[in-house]
Amino acid sequence: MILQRIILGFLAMGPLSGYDLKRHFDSTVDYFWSADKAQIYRTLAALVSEGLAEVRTVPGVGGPSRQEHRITAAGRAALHEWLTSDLDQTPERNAFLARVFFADDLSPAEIAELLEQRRSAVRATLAALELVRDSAPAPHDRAGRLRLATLDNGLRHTRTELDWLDSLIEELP
Amino acid sequence: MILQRIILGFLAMGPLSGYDLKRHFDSTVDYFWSADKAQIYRTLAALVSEGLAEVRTVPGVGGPSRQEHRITAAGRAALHEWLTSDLDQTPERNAFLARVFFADDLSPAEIAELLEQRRSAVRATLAALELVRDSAPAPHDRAGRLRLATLDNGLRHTRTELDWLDSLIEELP
DNA sequence: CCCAGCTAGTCGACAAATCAGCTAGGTGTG
DNA sequence: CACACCTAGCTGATTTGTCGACTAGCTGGG
Repeated sequence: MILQRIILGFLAMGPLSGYDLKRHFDSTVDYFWSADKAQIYRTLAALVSEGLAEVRTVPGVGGPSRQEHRITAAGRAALHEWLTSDLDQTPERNAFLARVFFADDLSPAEIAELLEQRRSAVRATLAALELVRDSAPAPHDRAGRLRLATLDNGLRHTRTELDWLDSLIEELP
Repeated sequence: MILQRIILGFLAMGPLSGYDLKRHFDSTVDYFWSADKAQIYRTLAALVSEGLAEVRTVPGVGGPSRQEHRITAAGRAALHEWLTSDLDQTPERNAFLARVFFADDLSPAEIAELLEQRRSAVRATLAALELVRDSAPAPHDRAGRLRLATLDNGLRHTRTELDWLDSLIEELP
Protein backbone atom coordinates (compact mmCIF):
# COMPACT_ATOMS: atom_id res chain seq x y z
CA MET A 1 0.00 0.00 0.00
CA ILE A 2 0.90 3.61 -0.51
CA LEU A 3 1.36 4.57 3.13
CA GLN A 4 4.16 2.04 3.34
CA ARG A 5 5.93 3.65 0.41
CA ILE A 6 5.51 7.15 1.80
CA ILE A 7 6.98 6.06 5.11
CA LEU A 8 9.86 4.47 3.22
CA GLY A 9 10.32 7.81 1.49
CA PHE A 10 10.67 9.55 4.82
CA LEU A 11 12.98 6.86 6.18
CA ALA A 12 15.15 7.30 3.10
CA MET A 13 15.92 10.81 4.36
CA GLY A 14 17.11 9.47 7.70
CA PRO A 15 16.13 7.21 10.61
CA LEU A 16 12.87 8.10 12.30
CA SER A 17 10.59 6.92 15.09
CA GLY A 18 6.84 6.48 14.73
CA TYR A 19 6.39 9.66 16.69
CA ASP A 20 8.66 11.60 14.34
CA LEU A 21 6.72 10.26 11.38
CA LYS A 22 3.42 11.35 12.84
CA ARG A 23 4.77 14.88 13.15
CA HIS A 24 6.11 14.80 9.60
CA PHE A 25 2.71 13.79 8.30
CA ASP A 26 0.90 16.44 10.29
CA SER A 27 3.26 19.25 9.45
CA THR A 28 4.75 18.74 6.02
CA VAL A 29 2.60 16.50 3.85
CA ASP A 30 -0.83 16.90 5.42
CA TYR A 31 -2.16 18.72 2.35
CA PHE A 32 -1.68 15.63 0.21
CA TRP A 33 -1.56 12.72 2.65
CA SER A 34 -2.62 12.19 6.23
CA ALA A 35 -2.12 9.23 8.51
CA ASP A 36 -3.46 8.01 11.80
CA LYS A 37 -0.76 7.26 14.34
CA ALA A 38 -2.03 3.78 15.08
CA GLN A 39 -1.62 3.01 11.44
CA ILE A 40 1.84 4.51 11.28
CA TYR A 41 3.03 2.22 14.06
CA ARG A 42 1.42 -0.82 12.46
CA THR A 43 2.86 0.03 9.08
CA LEU A 44 6.32 0.42 10.60
CA ALA A 45 5.95 -3.02 12.16
CA ALA A 46 4.97 -4.39 8.76
CA LEU A 47 7.99 -2.75 7.11
CA VAL A 48 10.27 -4.37 9.66
CA SER A 49 8.68 -7.78 9.28
CA GLU A 50 9.10 -7.50 5.52
CA GLY A 51 12.75 -6.58 5.89
CA LEU A 52 12.30 -3.11 4.39
CA ALA A 53 13.31 -1.36 7.62
CA GLU A 54 15.15 -2.13 10.83
CA VAL A 55 14.43 -1.03 14.39
CA ARG A 56 16.85 0.00 17.07
CA THR A 57 15.91 1.11 20.57
CA VAL A 58 17.58 4.39 21.34
CA PRO A 59 17.58 5.59 24.95
CA GLY A 60 15.69 8.87 25.05
CA VAL A 61 17.66 11.99 25.85
CA GLY A 62 15.29 13.76 28.20
CA GLY A 63 12.26 11.56 27.61
CA PRO A 64 11.24 7.97 26.95
CA SER A 65 13.34 5.79 24.67
CA ARG A 66 12.62 5.76 20.94
CA GLN A 67 12.23 3.00 18.41
CA GLU A 68 14.40 4.33 15.65
CA HIS A 69 13.56 2.92 12.24
CA ARG A 70 16.17 2.77 9.54
CA ILE A 71 15.57 1.88 5.90
CA THR A 72 17.34 -1.21 4.57
CA ALA A 73 18.77 -1.82 1.12
CA ALA A 74 15.65 -3.83 0.32
CA GLY A 75 13.59 -0.89 1.50
CA ARG A 76 15.40 1.48 -0.83
CA ALA A 77 14.84 -0.92 -3.68
CA ALA A 78 11.13 -1.13 -2.86
CA LEU A 79 10.89 2.66 -2.74
CA HIS A 80 12.60 3.04 -6.08
CA GLU A 81 10.41 0.38 -7.58
CA TRP A 82 7.29 2.22 -6.42
CA LEU A 83 8.53 5.56 -7.72
CA THR A 84 9.06 4.11 -11.18
CA SER A 85 5.98 1.88 -11.33
CA ASP A 86 2.77 2.80 -13.13
CA LEU A 87 0.84 5.56 -11.43
CA ASP A 88 -1.43 4.35 -8.66
CA GLN A 89 -4.90 5.55 -9.37
CA THR A 90 -6.20 6.95 -6.12
CA PRO A 91 -9.96 7.34 -6.22
CA GLU A 92 -11.11 10.96 -6.05
CA ARG A 93 -13.09 11.68 -2.92
CA ASN A 94 -14.54 15.12 -2.52
CA ALA A 95 -17.42 15.29 -0.07
CA PHE A 96 -17.96 18.98 -0.66
CA LEU A 97 -18.62 18.50 -4.39
CA ALA A 98 -21.02 15.75 -3.44
CA ARG A 99 -22.97 18.22 -1.35
CA VAL A 100 -23.10 20.74 -4.15
CA PHE A 101 -24.24 18.02 -6.52
CA PHE A 102 -27.27 17.34 -4.33
CA ALA A 103 -27.72 20.85 -3.01
CA ASP A 104 -30.96 21.49 -4.87
CA ASP A 105 -32.60 20.13 -1.73
CA LEU A 106 -31.51 23.37 -0.02
CA SER A 107 -32.96 26.86 0.03
CA PRO A 108 -30.96 29.65 -1.63
CA ALA A 109 -29.89 30.86 1.80
CA GLU A 110 -28.73 27.40 2.80
CA ILE A 111 -26.75 27.02 -0.41
CA ALA A 112 -25.15 30.39 0.19
CA GLU A 113 -24.25 29.27 3.68
CA LEU A 114 -22.73 26.03 2.35
CA LEU A 115 -20.60 27.89 -0.16
CA GLU A 116 -19.52 30.48 2.38
CA GLN A 117 -18.48 27.80 4.83
CA ARG A 118 -16.39 26.23 2.15
CA ARG A 119 -14.92 29.54 1.14
CA SER A 120 -13.70 30.36 4.59
CA ALA A 121 -12.25 26.86 4.99
CA VAL A 122 -10.43 27.20 1.67
CA ARG A 123 -9.17 30.66 2.59
CA ALA A 124 -7.77 29.24 5.80
CA THR A 125 -6.04 26.48 3.85
CA LEU A 126 -4.60 29.04 1.47
CA ALA A 127 -3.26 31.15 4.31
CA ALA A 128 -1.71 28.09 5.95
CA LEU A 129 -0.02 26.99 2.73
CA GLU A 130 1.26 30.49 2.03
CA LEU A 131 2.72 30.58 5.49
CA VAL A 132 4.52 27.30 4.90
CA ARG A 133 5.83 28.57 1.57
CA ASP A 134 7.00 31.88 2.98
CA SER A 135 8.70 30.36 5.99
CA ALA A 136 10.42 27.65 3.97
CA PRO A 137 14.01 28.32 2.96
CA ALA A 138 14.76 28.76 -0.71
CA PRO A 139 15.49 25.33 -2.17
CA HIS A 140 19.17 24.75 -2.71
CA ASP A 141 19.00 21.35 -4.36
CA ARG A 142 16.74 19.26 -6.54
CA ALA A 143 15.12 17.51 -3.58
CA GLY A 144 14.12 20.86 -2.17
CA ARG A 145 12.80 22.06 -5.50
CA LEU A 146 10.66 18.95 -5.83
CA ARG A 147 9.20 19.37 -2.38
CA LEU A 148 8.52 23.01 -3.11
CA ALA A 149 6.80 21.97 -6.31
CA THR A 150 4.31 19.84 -4.39
CA LEU A 151 3.58 22.81 -2.18
CA ASP A 152 3.09 24.95 -5.27
CA ASN A 153 0.66 22.34 -6.52
CA GLY A 154 -1.35 22.69 -3.34
CA LEU A 155 -1.33 26.46 -3.61
CA ARG A 156 -2.49 26.44 -7.21
CA HIS A 157 -5.34 24.05 -6.55
CA THR A 158 -6.40 26.02 -3.51
CA ARG A 159 -6.52 29.22 -5.55
CA THR A 160 -8.45 27.41 -8.26
CA GLU A 161 -10.97 26.26 -5.71
CA LEU A 162 -11.34 29.78 -4.40
CA ASP A 163 -11.83 31.22 -7.88
CA TRP A 164 -14.43 28.61 -8.65
CA LEU A 165 -16.27 29.34 -5.42
CA ASP A 166 -16.22 33.07 -6.11
CA SER A 167 -17.69 32.66 -9.56
CA LEU A 168 -20.30 30.16 -8.37
CA ILE A 169 -21.41 32.41 -5.53
CA GLU A 170 -21.71 35.29 -7.96
CA GLU A 171 -23.53 33.25 -10.61
CA LEU A 172 -26.14 31.69 -8.35
CA PRO A 173 -29.30 33.79 -8.13
CA MET B 1 -20.73 7.93 6.53
CA ILE B 2 -20.65 9.96 3.39
CA LEU B 3 -21.42 7.19 0.91
CA GLN B 4 -24.76 6.72 2.65
CA ARG B 5 -25.59 10.39 2.19
CA ILE B 6 -24.57 10.38 -1.46
CA ILE B 7 -26.77 7.38 -2.12
CA LEU B 8 -29.61 9.14 -0.33
CA GLY B 9 -28.99 12.08 -2.63
CA PHE B 10 -29.43 9.88 -5.68
CA LEU B 11 -32.50 8.20 -4.21
CA ALA B 12 -33.99 11.64 -3.60
CA MET B 13 -34.09 12.05 -7.39
CA GLY B 14 -36.10 8.85 -7.80
CA PRO B 15 -36.14 5.15 -6.88
CA LEU B 16 -33.07 3.18 -7.91
CA SER B 17 -31.62 -0.31 -7.71
CA GLY B 18 -28.07 -1.05 -6.60
CA TYR B 19 -27.18 -1.68 -10.20
CA ASP B 20 -28.54 1.71 -11.25
CA LEU B 21 -26.52 3.36 -8.51
CA LYS B 22 -23.33 1.67 -9.61
CA ARG B 23 -23.84 3.08 -13.09
CA HIS B 24 -24.57 6.53 -11.69
CA PHE B 25 -21.33 6.47 -9.73
CA ASP B 26 -19.30 5.28 -12.68
CA SER B 27 -20.77 7.68 -15.17
CA THR B 28 -21.76 10.90 -13.47
CA VAL B 29 -19.87 11.43 -10.21
CA ASP B 30 -16.76 9.34 -10.73
CA TYR B 31 -14.56 12.45 -10.83
CA PHE B 32 -15.39 13.28 -7.23
CA TRP B 33 -16.59 10.03 -5.70
CA SER B 34 -16.28 6.39 -6.60
CA ALA B 35 -17.83 3.34 -5.02
CA ASP B 36 -17.38 -0.39 -5.13
CA LYS B 37 -20.55 -2.26 -5.99
CA ALA B 38 -20.30 -4.61 -3.02
CA GLN B 39 -20.27 -1.57 -0.81
CA ILE B 40 -23.19 0.03 -2.59
CA TYR B 41 -25.33 -3.02 -1.94
CA ARG B 42 -24.27 -3.18 1.69
CA THR B 43 -24.91 0.50 2.18
CA LEU B 44 -28.36 0.15 0.64
CA ALA B 45 -29.10 -2.65 3.11
CA ALA B 46 -27.94 -0.39 5.95
CA LEU B 47 -30.16 2.45 4.73
CA VAL B 48 -33.14 0.11 4.73
CA SER B 49 -32.38 -1.25 8.18
CA GLU B 50 -32.12 2.31 9.48
CA GLY B 51 -35.45 3.23 7.94
CA LEU B 52 -33.95 5.79 5.57
CA ALA B 53 -35.01 3.83 2.48
CA GLU B 54 -37.47 1.12 1.50
CA VAL B 55 -37.07 -1.80 -0.89
CA ARG B 56 -39.56 -3.18 -3.32
CA THR B 57 -38.96 -6.08 -5.66
CA VAL B 58 -39.91 -5.10 -9.18
CA PRO B 59 -40.22 -7.87 -11.80
CA GLY B 60 -37.65 -7.15 -14.49
CA VAL B 61 -38.89 -6.23 -17.91
CA GLY B 62 -36.55 -8.23 -20.12
CA GLY B 63 -34.11 -9.28 -17.45
CA PRO B 64 -33.87 -10.29 -13.81
CA SER B 65 -36.04 -8.58 -11.23
CA ARG B 66 -34.76 -5.45 -9.49
CA GLN B 67 -34.64 -4.36 -5.88
CA GLU B 68 -35.98 -0.86 -6.21
CA HIS B 69 -34.98 1.44 -3.36
CA ARG B 70 -37.08 4.42 -2.47
CA ILE B 71 -36.12 7.17 -0.03
CA THR B 72 -38.36 7.60 3.04
CA ALA B 73 -39.32 10.79 4.85
CA ALA B 74 -36.69 9.97 7.46
CA GLY B 75 -34.21 9.54 4.62
CA ARG B 76 -34.99 12.98 3.22
CA ALA B 77 -34.58 14.46 6.66
CA ALA B 78 -31.20 12.74 7.08
CA LEU B 79 -30.09 14.02 3.68
CA HIS B 80 -31.11 17.56 4.50
CA GLU B 81 -29.40 17.36 7.84
CA TRP B 82 -26.15 16.26 6.19
CA LEU B 83 -26.34 19.00 3.55
CA THR B 84 -26.66 21.66 6.24
CA SER B 85 -24.23 20.19 8.78
CA ASP B 86 -20.65 21.36 9.23
CA LEU B 87 -18.41 20.42 6.34
CA ASP B 88 -16.98 16.94 6.60
CA GLN B 89 -13.24 17.16 6.41
CA THR B 90 -12.18 14.47 3.96
CA PRO B 91 -8.47 13.77 4.22
CA GLU B 92 -6.56 14.71 1.10
CA ARG B 93 -4.96 11.73 -0.56
CA ASN B 94 -2.77 12.35 -3.56
CA ALA B 95 -0.35 9.53 -4.30
CA PHE B 96 1.14 11.35 -7.25
CA LEU B 97 2.25 14.33 -5.14
CA ALA B 98 3.73 11.85 -2.69
CA ARG B 99 5.85 10.45 -5.48
CA VAL B 100 7.04 13.89 -6.53
CA PHE B 101 7.83 14.67 -2.91
CA PHE B 102 10.23 11.73 -2.75
CA ALA B 103 11.32 11.80 -6.38
CA ASP B 104 14.86 12.91 -5.64
CA ASP B 105 15.60 9.20 -5.51
CA LEU B 106 15.09 9.17 -9.28
CA SER B 107 17.31 10.10 -12.19
CA PRO B 108 16.32 13.13 -14.28
CA ALA B 109 15.08 10.78 -16.99
CA GLU B 110 12.98 8.85 -14.51
CA ILE B 111 11.48 12.06 -13.13
CA ALA B 112 10.67 13.20 -16.63
CA GLU B 113 8.99 9.87 -17.26
CA LEU B 114 6.97 10.18 -14.05
CA LEU B 115 5.75 13.65 -14.97
CA GLU B 116 4.98 12.64 -18.54
CA GLN B 117 2.94 9.68 -17.35
CA ARG B 118 0.96 11.98 -15.14
CA ARG B 119 0.52 14.51 -17.90
CA SER B 120 -0.98 12.04 -20.29
CA ALA B 121 -3.29 10.71 -17.58
CA VAL B 122 -4.43 14.24 -16.75
CA ARG B 123 -4.94 15.04 -20.43
CA ALA B 124 -7.13 11.98 -20.74
CA THR B 125 -9.16 13.09 -17.74
CA LEU B 126 -9.53 16.54 -19.23
CA ALA B 127 -10.74 15.14 -22.53
CA ALA B 128 -13.24 12.90 -20.74
CA LEU B 129 -14.62 15.76 -18.67
CA GLU B 130 -14.87 18.03 -21.69
CA LEU B 131 -16.80 15.33 -23.47
CA VAL B 132 -19.23 15.07 -20.57
CA ARG B 133 -19.65 18.83 -20.49
CA ASP B 134 -20.18 19.12 -24.24
CA SER B 135 -22.66 16.28 -24.41
CA ALA B 136 -24.66 17.47 -21.42
CA PRO B 137 -27.77 19.48 -22.17
CA ALA B 138 -27.81 23.13 -21.12
CA PRO B 139 -29.11 23.27 -17.53
CA HIS B 140 -32.71 24.44 -17.34
CA ASP B 141 -33.09 24.59 -13.57
CA ARG B 142 -31.07 25.19 -10.45
CA ALA B 143 -30.42 21.48 -9.88
CA GLY B 144 -28.87 21.27 -13.32
CA ARG B 145 -26.79 24.38 -12.77
CA LEU B 146 -25.44 22.96 -9.52
CA ARG B 147 -24.49 19.68 -11.14
CA LEU B 148 -22.85 21.54 -13.99
CA ALA B 149 -20.94 23.59 -11.42
CA THR B 150 -19.38 20.45 -9.94
CA LEU B 151 -18.31 19.45 -13.43
CA ASP B 152 -16.82 22.88 -13.94
CA ASN B 153 -14.94 22.42 -10.69
CA GLY B 154 -13.44 19.20 -12.05
CA LEU B 155 -12.49 20.89 -15.31
CA ARG B 156 -10.81 23.81 -13.58
CA HIS B 157 -8.78 21.62 -11.27
CA THR B 158 -7.77 19.40 -14.15
CA ARG B 159 -6.54 22.41 -16.11
CA THR B 160 -4.71 23.68 -13.05
CA GLU B 161 -2.99 20.34 -12.70
CA LEU B 162 -1.98 20.42 -16.35
CA ASP B 163 -0.61 23.95 -16.08
CA TRP B 164 1.37 23.01 -13.00
CA LEU B 165 2.80 19.97 -14.75
CA ASP B 166 3.76 22.02 -17.78
CA SER B 167 5.62 24.57 -15.72
CA LEU B 168 7.32 21.93 -13.59
CA ILE B 169 8.49 19.98 -16.62
CA GLU B 170 9.86 23.16 -18.11
CA GLU B 171 11.51 24.31 -14.89
CA LEU B 172 13.29 21.07 -14.04
CA PRO B 173 16.78 20.89 -15.53
C1' DC C 1 -28.83 -24.38 -29.79
C1' DC C 2 -24.79 -22.58 -27.71
C1' DC C 3 -22.46 -18.81 -26.13
C1' DA C 4 -21.28 -14.11 -25.30
C1' DG C 5 -22.84 -10.24 -23.01
C1' DC C 6 -25.79 -7.45 -20.34
C1' DT C 7 -28.69 -6.91 -16.22
C1' DA C 8 -28.97 -7.78 -11.20
C1' DG C 9 -27.58 -9.16 -6.82
C1' DT C 10 -24.80 -11.63 -3.04
C1' DC C 11 -20.96 -13.45 -0.21
C1' DG C 12 -16.56 -14.25 1.99
C1' DA C 13 -12.10 -12.77 2.81
C1' DC C 14 -9.08 -9.30 3.42
C1' DA C 15 -6.79 -4.77 3.63
C1' DA C 16 -6.84 -0.14 5.13
C1' DA C 17 -8.27 3.40 8.12
C1' DT C 18 -10.20 5.27 12.21
C1' DC C 19 -11.39 5.78 17.17
C1' DA C 20 -10.63 5.45 21.75
C1' DG C 21 -8.05 4.31 25.26
C1' DC C 22 -3.98 2.74 27.74
C1' DT C 23 1.03 2.76 29.79
C1' DA C 24 5.05 5.36 30.92
C1' DG C 25 9.15 8.58 31.28
C1' DG C 26 10.46 13.15 31.72
C1' DT C 27 10.04 18.50 32.35
C1' DG C 28 8.45 22.72 34.14
C1' DT C 29 5.20 25.43 37.00
C1' DG C 30 2.42 26.83 40.68
C1' DC D 1 5.00 17.70 45.34
C1' DA D 2 0.92 17.50 42.64
C1' DC D 3 -0.32 18.41 38.10
C1' DA D 4 -0.27 19.53 33.35
C1' DC D 5 1.97 18.62 29.29
C1' DC D 6 5.00 16.65 26.01
C1' DT D 7 7.36 12.62 24.17
C1' DA D 8 6.83 7.79 22.84
C1' DG D 9 4.60 3.61 21.85
C1' DC D 10 0.97 0.08 21.74
C1' DT D 11 -3.65 -2.46 21.46
C1' DG D 12 -8.50 -3.75 20.69
C1' DA D 13 -12.58 -2.83 18.35
C1' DT D 14 -14.91 -1.22 14.66
C1' DT D 15 -15.83 0.79 10.24
C1' DT D 16 -14.84 1.35 5.41
C1' DG D 17 -13.25 -0.07 1.29
C1' DT D 18 -11.59 -3.54 -2.09
C1' DC D 19 -11.19 -7.99 -4.64
C1' DG D 20 -12.74 -11.97 -6.51
C1' DA D 21 -15.89 -15.23 -7.23
C1' DC D 22 -20.47 -16.85 -7.78
C1' DT D 23 -25.65 -17.37 -9.10
C1' DA D 24 -29.24 -16.22 -12.38
C1' DG D 25 -32.44 -14.29 -16.02
C1' DC D 26 -32.81 -12.80 -20.50
C1' DT D 27 -31.34 -11.36 -25.47
C1' DG D 28 -29.16 -11.62 -29.85
C1' DG D 29 -25.76 -13.52 -33.07
C1' DG D 30 -23.51 -17.13 -35.36
